[in-house]
Amino acid sequence: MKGLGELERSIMDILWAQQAPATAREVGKHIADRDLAPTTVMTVLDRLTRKGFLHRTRDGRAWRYQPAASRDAYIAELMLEALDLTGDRSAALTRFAKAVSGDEADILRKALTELEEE
Amino acid sequence: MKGLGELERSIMDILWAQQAPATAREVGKHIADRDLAPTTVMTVLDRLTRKGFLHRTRDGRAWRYQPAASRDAYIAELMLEALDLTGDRSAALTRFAKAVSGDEADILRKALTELEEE
DNA sequence: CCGTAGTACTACGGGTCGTCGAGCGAGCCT
DNA sequence: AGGCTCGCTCGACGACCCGTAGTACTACGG
Repeated sequence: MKGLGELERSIMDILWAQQAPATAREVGKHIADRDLAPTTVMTVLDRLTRKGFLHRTRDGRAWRYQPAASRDAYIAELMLEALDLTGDRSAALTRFAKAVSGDEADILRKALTELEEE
Repeated sequence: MKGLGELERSIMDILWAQQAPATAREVGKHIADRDLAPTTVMTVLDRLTRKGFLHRTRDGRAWRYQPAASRDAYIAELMLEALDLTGDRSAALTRFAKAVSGDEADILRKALTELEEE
């Protein structure tokens, strides 16, 4: 899949936090603190689209961008990708399970239990 | 932490598969198929050391390299890092749990159960 | 004293990412 | 109609990472 850069991720975060598709200008508003040129935002939006992380639809002259997948799906994908790097998935998974915090272990247990019941 | 490149990972794989610390020459033997210059191997070994993935100790004129951490620990770390990228760890974890295969879910359950018993 | 093994240092070329500028087309105001 | 503004597309540059390797120095074996 490939990881994202720092700015790319910030922008994805904005889109993920948004309920509706946003224009470049709107995205720019949300990172006004970084004082970027408008074209910078557009370029990144464009690259993200090209990489398949965003979909876009026309809205007058402008594009409206929206995430192609949920953040959770993206994160889960990254985690699976990390897991693919090892020869011994079982060992890595065990290690991972033992590395998460107690609360998170509970969350995992719950999800796995639900999975079993279906 | 930072991810590794393709060759860097191959070399880490070799060191991880090794029980004892190895020299650059020995590592080179294990990737003879790639036909790399000896200095290439040394350079990568050097970079990995600088990045903290390897430790090295003298052996005569040569260095002996060994992984600073186990592969499992590395993978688990990568997975946790991915998890850190989200605001909603719980949702991402749930998603992840439901994305792994059945066998892997079993492995996770087992690890989590053991964790509980301790 | 010479060859060889092994090191350190430097470097180049390709790829990605942050960052923009220049230029272009479509409307809108007057 | 003429110009202004908005948003887009394209191309680019500098930094940094990684694969790859050459060169130059050093220390031991014969």
